[in-house]
Amino acid sequence: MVRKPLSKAGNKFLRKFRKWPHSPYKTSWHHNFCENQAMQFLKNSNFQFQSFNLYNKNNNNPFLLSTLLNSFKAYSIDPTPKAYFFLIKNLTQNSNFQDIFHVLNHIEHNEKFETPEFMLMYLIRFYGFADRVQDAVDLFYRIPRFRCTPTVCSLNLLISLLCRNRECLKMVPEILLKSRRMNIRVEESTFRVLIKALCRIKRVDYALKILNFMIEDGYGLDVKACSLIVSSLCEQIDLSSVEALVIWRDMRKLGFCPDIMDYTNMIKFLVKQGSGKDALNILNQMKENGVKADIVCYTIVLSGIVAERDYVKLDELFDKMIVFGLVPNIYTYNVYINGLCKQNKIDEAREIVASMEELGSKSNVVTYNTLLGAVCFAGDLNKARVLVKEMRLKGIGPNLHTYRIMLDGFVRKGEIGEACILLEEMLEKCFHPRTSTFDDIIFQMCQKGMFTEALGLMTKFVAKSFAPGARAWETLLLNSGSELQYSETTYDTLIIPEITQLSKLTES
DNA sequence: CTAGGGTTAG
Repeated sequence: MVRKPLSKAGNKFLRKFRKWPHSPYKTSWHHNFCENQAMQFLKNSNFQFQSFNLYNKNNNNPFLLSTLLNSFKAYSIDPTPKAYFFLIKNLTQNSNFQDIFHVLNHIEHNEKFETPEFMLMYLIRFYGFADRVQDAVDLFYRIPRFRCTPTVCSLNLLISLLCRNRECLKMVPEILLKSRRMNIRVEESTFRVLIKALCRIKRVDYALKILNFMIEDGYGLDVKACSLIVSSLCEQIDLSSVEALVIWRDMRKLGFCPDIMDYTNMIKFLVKQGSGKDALNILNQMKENGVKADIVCYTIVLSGIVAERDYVKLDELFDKMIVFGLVPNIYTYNVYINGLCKQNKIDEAREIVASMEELGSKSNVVTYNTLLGAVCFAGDLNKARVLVKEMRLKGIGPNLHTYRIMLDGFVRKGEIGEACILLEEMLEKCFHPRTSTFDDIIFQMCQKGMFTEALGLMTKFVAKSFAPGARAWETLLLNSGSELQYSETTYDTLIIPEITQLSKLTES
């Protein structure tokens, strides 16, 4: 059989008989190879650039840009977006705004590739964090000029950057309008970004409005946005528990099914506002809706009930919780112990400590601070001393609160000697007493004729940048009349740090 | 896959 020459069969696409054979330079592996080589070259010269800080202004391009162009030219391929991204990342690391500007212009006017959106987003984010919000906004509007179709990703990014600052937030409406003209489809995520920002600047009312707009626009209820709103409740300063409950009820009416975290956040807010009863209601609501309350929820509600001093309900709920099979942990016990201490049932509280430790929950510094607070309040310093010894035996280190509680206990009873020993210890640990306590100590010392000691104490504390209150200064001044020999020199050392602090304030 | 979230403070 005579084989027809393939060339005449006309399969021009087989390499052997192609009219114009593939240039070996046009295959993709070769292109990749060249790109890698060019990139390597660029990276090496970047190293040079950084070590010698060369700035070769050929054809008006910054050094790195001209290196990029040259190295790609040397391999006869067009610079890739990847190469530019490498360049941009480098320039942002050195905050080289000038060169970034050049590179962007170059990409816009001299390149033809479609710039990947993530590259521009990287720069928008960079501008945002460098407090160059206007640059970020300008770049956003300029995205299409880089032959890139902006998506909601860029929009969300820009908005979240603007939302970091109250002033910039005002630009958001205009950007939303203009983004429509840029054919960006706003989506749920955009609203969520806005809601988050509004919650952060404590405008839940606006956040709720947006939530409602979303529903009107047919987006359906955004569960995440609801959670966001609930979780931000605790940060709202002037929101009453009544208002929060209305918001909660409205969202539930819209079909919001809270999860355990939403319930916990809501309960936390109510307890913080001092409405333990409402918190308990939410806990019950939770059960009705088939969400199992866990030990954390119970602990918060219990602490709310303690705050309301409803000790009958406290015992009731604690028992109920045990019946439900929940195991109290140290947090729960601390709340319960606090409840007992508030009723001055200190012995009972100590029994609880013993039994909880038998059950494997070790007491901690909070437990002891609670107990110490109670015994100091009752004025039983001996019991306080016993407790401190106990703490040491158990290896529980005192914290700032421990010292403050003890100090207040001693000062209330006029035990200035022991108070001073504590103060010394605090000074070593850089713990500051409450101003009023400190002033009280100075006052009591002066009354007992311990003027010199008081002055010494004051000097030591001021040196550790502690600021005594007006009362301490006043007391010292009033008592200094008979002891003028101290005042000249010692007051200088006392007052000078104060003055330098003041001048620092006026400078800034 | 599950943790997260929680306690005192004159």
